[in-house]
Amino acid sequence: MHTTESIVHPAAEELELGAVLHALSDPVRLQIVAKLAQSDEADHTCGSFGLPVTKSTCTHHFKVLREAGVIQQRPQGTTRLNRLRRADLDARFPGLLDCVLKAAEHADVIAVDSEASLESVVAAAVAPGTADSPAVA
Amino acid sequence: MHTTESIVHPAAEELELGAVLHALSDPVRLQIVAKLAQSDEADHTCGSFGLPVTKSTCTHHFKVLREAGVIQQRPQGTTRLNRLRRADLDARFPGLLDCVLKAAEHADVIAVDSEASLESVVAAAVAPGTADSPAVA
DNA sequence: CAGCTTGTACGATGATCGTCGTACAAGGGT
DNA sequence: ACCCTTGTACGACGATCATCGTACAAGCTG
Repeated sequence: MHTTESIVHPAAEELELGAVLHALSDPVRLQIVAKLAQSDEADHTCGSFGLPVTKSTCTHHFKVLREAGVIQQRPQGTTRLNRLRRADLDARFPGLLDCVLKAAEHADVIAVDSEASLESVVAAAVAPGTADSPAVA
Repeated sequence: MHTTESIVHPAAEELELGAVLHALSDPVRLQIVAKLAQSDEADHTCGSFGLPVTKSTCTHHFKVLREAGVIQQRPQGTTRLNRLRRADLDARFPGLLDCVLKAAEHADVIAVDSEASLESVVAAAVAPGTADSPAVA
């Protein structure tokens, strides 16, 4: 893409609690983080989440997560590989990520998530070639 | 006050993660929660925090915390006694409150807090009888 | 009772947020 | 070379938010 340098990430010691909590308080972003945490180590492209929003909104949410220091983005080809900054988060806010994730599992995030990805799979099967559209459209 | 019944509180099982995270993502509210957690068991009136905002804003923040299920409010005389719903929070989101509070200590909340209360003390000493005014006014 | 204190209710206002559409850039296929 | 896929940038729109001022209610206390 056309960002002159690499992508801006906050330093590990500069992570702000308020920003992280705010980033995690949105259902879509929580969904992203949950999925990212499910299979750690592996890299996920932005499009590999079955998010019920458009590309623009997707970019926005990933930006919020990145600028809060929750995720790390690394460009590769036309895509961006996303990874959870688990070590940095654990160092600065010990235990926070884990209990938020555990709380998210107990609650609704995973349910919504599996629903969404199921729907997106169906949609892809019905209309192959439609890469966009907010899950149900 | 003129609320017909007692004050509305969400049930312990109905606490929503998003709402709690959002409630905790504001610096003023985090300050409230931090102070409330410092001396648990004791009740704090809304005015006993050295908050850098007006009464109206104060009411608003306490309402947000209450409706998110973070605090419990009990009317007594002309005031309201606030208490942290630690048990309910711990039951629904185990560990969350503790690590947020610990992270808040490490960060800035306590510093801002002591500063603010210091200022309010000075202000009170200089102009006794001025109960309102956002810390510096 | 009159006044003071504590907090609520009800706008109003400016800022931020989540969402979208359109246009565009960059890289990988054929 | 051409398109297609992936993602960004920018502008717009409605909703929510944090803040405030003013007015008022409820309970103490002189």
